[in-house]
Amino acid sequence: MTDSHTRRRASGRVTLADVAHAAGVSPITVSRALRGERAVDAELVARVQAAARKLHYVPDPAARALASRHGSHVAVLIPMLSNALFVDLVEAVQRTLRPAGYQTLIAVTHYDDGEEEQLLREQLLHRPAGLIVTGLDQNAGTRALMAQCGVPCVRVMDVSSDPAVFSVGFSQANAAAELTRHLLSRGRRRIAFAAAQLDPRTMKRLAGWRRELTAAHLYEPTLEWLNPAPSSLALGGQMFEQIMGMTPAVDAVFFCNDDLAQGALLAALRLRVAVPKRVAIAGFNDLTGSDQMLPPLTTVRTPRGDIGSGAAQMLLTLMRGEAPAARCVDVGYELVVRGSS
Amino acid sequence: MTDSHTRRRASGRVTLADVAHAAGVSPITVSRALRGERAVDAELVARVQAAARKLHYVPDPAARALASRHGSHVAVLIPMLSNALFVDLVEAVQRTLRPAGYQTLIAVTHYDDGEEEQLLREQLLHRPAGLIVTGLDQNAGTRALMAQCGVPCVRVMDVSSDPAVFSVGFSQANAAAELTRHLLSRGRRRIAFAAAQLDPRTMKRLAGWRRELTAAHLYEPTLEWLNPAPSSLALGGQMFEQIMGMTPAVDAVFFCNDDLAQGALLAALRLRVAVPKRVAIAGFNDLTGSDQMLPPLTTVRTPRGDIGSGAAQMLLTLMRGEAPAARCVDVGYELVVRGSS
DNA sequence: TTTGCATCGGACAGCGCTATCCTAGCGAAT
DNA sequence: ATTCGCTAGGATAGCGCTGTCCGATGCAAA
Repeated sequence: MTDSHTRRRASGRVTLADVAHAAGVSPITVSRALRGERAVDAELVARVQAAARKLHYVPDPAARALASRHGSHVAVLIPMLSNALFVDLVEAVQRTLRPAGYQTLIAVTHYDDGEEEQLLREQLLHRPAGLIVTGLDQNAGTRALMAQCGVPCVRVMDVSSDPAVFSVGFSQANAAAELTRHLLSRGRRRIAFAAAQLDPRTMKRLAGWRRELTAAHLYEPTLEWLNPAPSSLALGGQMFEQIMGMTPAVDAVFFCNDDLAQGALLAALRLRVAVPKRVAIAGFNDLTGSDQMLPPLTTVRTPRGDIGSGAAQMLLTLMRGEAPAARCVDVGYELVVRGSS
Repeated sequence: MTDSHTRRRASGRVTLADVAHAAGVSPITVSRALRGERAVDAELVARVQAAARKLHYVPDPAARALASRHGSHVAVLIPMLSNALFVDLVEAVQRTLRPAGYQTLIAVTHYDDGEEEQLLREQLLHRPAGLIVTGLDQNAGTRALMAQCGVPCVRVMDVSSDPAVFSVGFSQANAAAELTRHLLSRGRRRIAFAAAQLDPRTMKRLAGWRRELTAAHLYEPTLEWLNPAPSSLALGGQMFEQIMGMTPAVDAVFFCNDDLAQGALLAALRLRVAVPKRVAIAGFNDLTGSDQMLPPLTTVRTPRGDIGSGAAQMLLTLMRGEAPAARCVDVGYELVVRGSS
């Protein structure tokens, strides 16, 4: 009998050694039985599990992290928490990861490439078991870190054809194109595109819109309204007012997200611009409240919940060391036509 | 020369021992110099810091956690991430804690006492260095955990006179009372109170409203509209329609938060109910968009950013083992009168 | 029977750091 | 001069777990 047994519960904490003693096996066997690592006799596994349950044993994450050289948490890099989109994403990730015993650590990049790299560097020091990163367009430093760190990483919100990356999302460009076609099909001919923040996803939506207008021979540079400021209701209202003031011929405005579009809808009400009669308004993401506007907002519903749980599931597979069914999961999107178009 | 020096960088990681070797001192001295623990000769500290910088040494959080029996992260328990209020709170906490070297771990209770207790239990297994918990009204199990765990804990969003708790917030009841007095001062006499979710903060606002109406001899039970469903724009609209339908004499509605109030404002527009002429509408929190509504929403601005940074600062003090200047910090609130009243 | 090989439990040695005790050195008080 | 305290560096011993090697066992093949 080693002294590890005699000092049982000395610190108030139930350790592997305690369980081992109770089950009459060695600590390493308990470790393996509980983790399902290597082959352990079925009867022993049962005995160990019973002992662990009886003693209320819970493994110490710190000790585990130190010995195995990686933690039991997943770091999630998102641009902004004040965007409801990412809140939904994170919630779904947490709901999937927690039952599997993983903590979720949220890191907010504020749409800043440099801060993203810095945050990733910090996160890697904590040796996460996995990584979920928003988007595909990181800077070189960030990409290098992801490639070299040896931590499984799933990218979200977009789909990549690159066989070296795992991704769960949908085609931002195709979604924007479909919404544009919808507006065209409603007889709109001068469809402006108004965007803020100008992050990579927004620029892909811009590309989708541009593609469709060009195909219809309706593209004009003056239809593009790009503002690098952060999105907000107020900015949407301002941009709408500006667009209507400078190019009165515009008969539809496609805002790159619902925040801007909701602001535009409120501004239209204020300015007594008839929507959709005089001008159609469309948004993107289908955020809370878009269905409550006057008129209700036409938009594209993006399944961020599915993206979150899908990415988390793929990551769980990767963290088990297995290969996922597909490297790239396209969860699609859904055009939601409401009164504003 | 011990072998720890000869195996330098074998694992690719710079360890304390490497720095110790470079600085010509023992590992424990490096540990102390870098942490500012105990007294270390100023010249030695400088030498150690120089060596650490040159080797790009970064301490391993897992080893640190294992040896010191507590992690370098703070767990934050909030009811809901989809409430912008808590997003602002968490952002402020992170902004304060990250420069101090602490990670922020967000746990979402979904306004569920049992889940809160469960989450806290899980979090404590990870031995956080500190705790930030929303509200004062936890269940017995949660309170017992907080009391026994030995981890410093700051409560946020409300103020407590209990000398045993640390709190940063403001008086929910007083804020609601002030808003109610404002409506009374505008000549409103039948002021309804409409609430959803019915969490403790909401109930305190209810109490503040009730106190003022009672004092003015205007209180009537039929003015209370309480709905346990989660808050949303849509629910606000429904409740508003219901209130106006059932009690047409109502000349003001105080919604327990801005989500509901915004929904009500949109519903009023839809139903062509004149605001504030026919009925005044007020909310709580001053969320994004409330100033963009038609008419702009009268509300109470709650300084959740200040609460977040204040709580984080207090927690930093506590984690250093010092006593904070005050156990309870009241950051106040601000009545924001806009067009809806 | 002997060899080979797969199966499964255990001993051992850390992972990288810090709590704890110890000791040398020094000035002040007796 | 002796004792006492105090300061500041170091040796030691883990924190609780897992990676790695080792050896015992059983069964198939030679």
